[in-house]
Amino acid sequence: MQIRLYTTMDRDVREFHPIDPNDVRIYSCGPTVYDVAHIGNMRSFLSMDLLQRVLRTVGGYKVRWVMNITDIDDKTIDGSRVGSARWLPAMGTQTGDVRENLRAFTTYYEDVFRQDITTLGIQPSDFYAMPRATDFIAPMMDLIKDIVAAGFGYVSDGSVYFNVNAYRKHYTYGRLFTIDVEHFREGVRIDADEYDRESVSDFVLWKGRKEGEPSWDLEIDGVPLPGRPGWHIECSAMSKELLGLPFDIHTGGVDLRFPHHEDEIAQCCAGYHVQEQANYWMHNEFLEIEGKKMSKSLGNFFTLRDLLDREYDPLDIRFAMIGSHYRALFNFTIDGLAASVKARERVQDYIYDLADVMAASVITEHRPSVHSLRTSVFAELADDLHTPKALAALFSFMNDHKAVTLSASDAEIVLGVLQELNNVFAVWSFGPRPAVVVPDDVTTLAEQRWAARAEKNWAESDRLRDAINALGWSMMDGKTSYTLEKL
RNA sequence: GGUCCCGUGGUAGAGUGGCUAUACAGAGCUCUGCAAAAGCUCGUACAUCGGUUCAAAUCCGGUCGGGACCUCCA
Repeated sequence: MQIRLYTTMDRDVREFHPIDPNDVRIYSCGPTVYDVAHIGNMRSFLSMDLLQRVLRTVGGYKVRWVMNITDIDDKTIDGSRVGSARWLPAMGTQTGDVRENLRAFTTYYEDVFRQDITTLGIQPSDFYAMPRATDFIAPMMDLIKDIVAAGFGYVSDGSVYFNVNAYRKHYTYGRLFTIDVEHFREGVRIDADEYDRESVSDFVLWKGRKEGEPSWDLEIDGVPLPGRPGWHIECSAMSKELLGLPFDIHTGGVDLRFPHHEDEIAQCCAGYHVQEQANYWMHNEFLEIEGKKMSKSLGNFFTLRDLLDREYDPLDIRFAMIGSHYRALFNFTIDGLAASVKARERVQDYIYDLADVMAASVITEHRPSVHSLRTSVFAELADDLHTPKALAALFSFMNDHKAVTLSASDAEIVLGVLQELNNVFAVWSFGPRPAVVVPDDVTTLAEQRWAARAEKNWAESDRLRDAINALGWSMMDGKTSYTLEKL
């Protein structure tokens, strides 16, 4: 099915046409591993997962998905510093080698990150690579040298900067974001470090070494420049190394449009001499909590682990987040999560019911409309990953095609589509209905109640039901048998 | 200061000129000893003011309110 995607480059939805249909290349800006990622980060990664799953399942493409791990920046350096309060015993013992310390610190949080996204149903096997920035220092150095050699970079006080004004004479700077370079607002936070730039619009490619910080030995025109990479350079270099330029889709949070992605493009154009780094640029909106921006000061700052501690099923969190459109602000609320639990469960029950119907349906009439499910739901996913509409289509179908009204073969058809759909949503189970393990005391009470009912002893029957409820179970009477369900 | 986005039913959230979104919650009915589950049915929403139009939640303008970004926050 033809996929349509919104690209920030055009501020519009466009048909997606890959450079090579057998190798759709996606680069996603991943986490900076300085701490446990919060659920806002998680939404971002789930949006990217949704994209690649839709491309595979609905588009029928083969996908090469790269997500970087940023393991060198101010925060990771600070956290790994000798004597850092953020150093945990699980990270091992600090050594005199600051680069080793950095690696131990970031490896710890990288592992946490991998566990978290796996918990949320993102499959590690779907990644082609998750490169760490510090493993690609050499290509970054080469790119920086090429940018300087091309006349778009300069050395100043031990650091290397990108010359935006020189770049703007040959290229457009501000393709993803309308930038008024001439009038950067006074008073907004400017790079905290006191580096010497020629112009406030310039950005750093390579930061000169500071005492006690990890560094690598760059040399330009015979001048040694020990230091470490700037923020933007890693994505330019790694995307080129692992995917080649241009590739198909670049993704990240809305906040990365500028400056990060804009600068990535500038670096690629200036140093690799390409016209485009990527053909489509997709940015997911932020998440807020109970209608407020998530922040530590408001006390509404959650990690995935915080929610799991409250005994929420990670698949419900996945379903809630994936069920909203990635380009709309997502209001994460506890009530909303509870609604998601119910909605997901309803589909799950439908799936179990279909399996039952397949085994024992007495209906023989074929309903041609069962074939509409795949078309209607997939069409919505193909339209810029419109999961809210896809789910609406699914529920509408379920309302019109109750499991008990289907023939065995129709149930099989529907079940097949749902299974395929689950390649995108990945929140439902297609195995047998899980057996309910009922504690003995509950079973005993249930048997007693069933006997009381047979004798039409309603008072005793109601008393026993209350007793069962008190143990956290609910008893439902059928015609010939009863079922027990945990409350 | 600049650039841009958004205000829809109890809640979340689609819809960009005329046709039931959908989900959760809620109400009624059927079924049931009573329930539960299930099935059926239901709500008549679109910040506000004005304009365009046969027709506006949808287009245009004003007002009010909220939000994002503007050099390392996904």
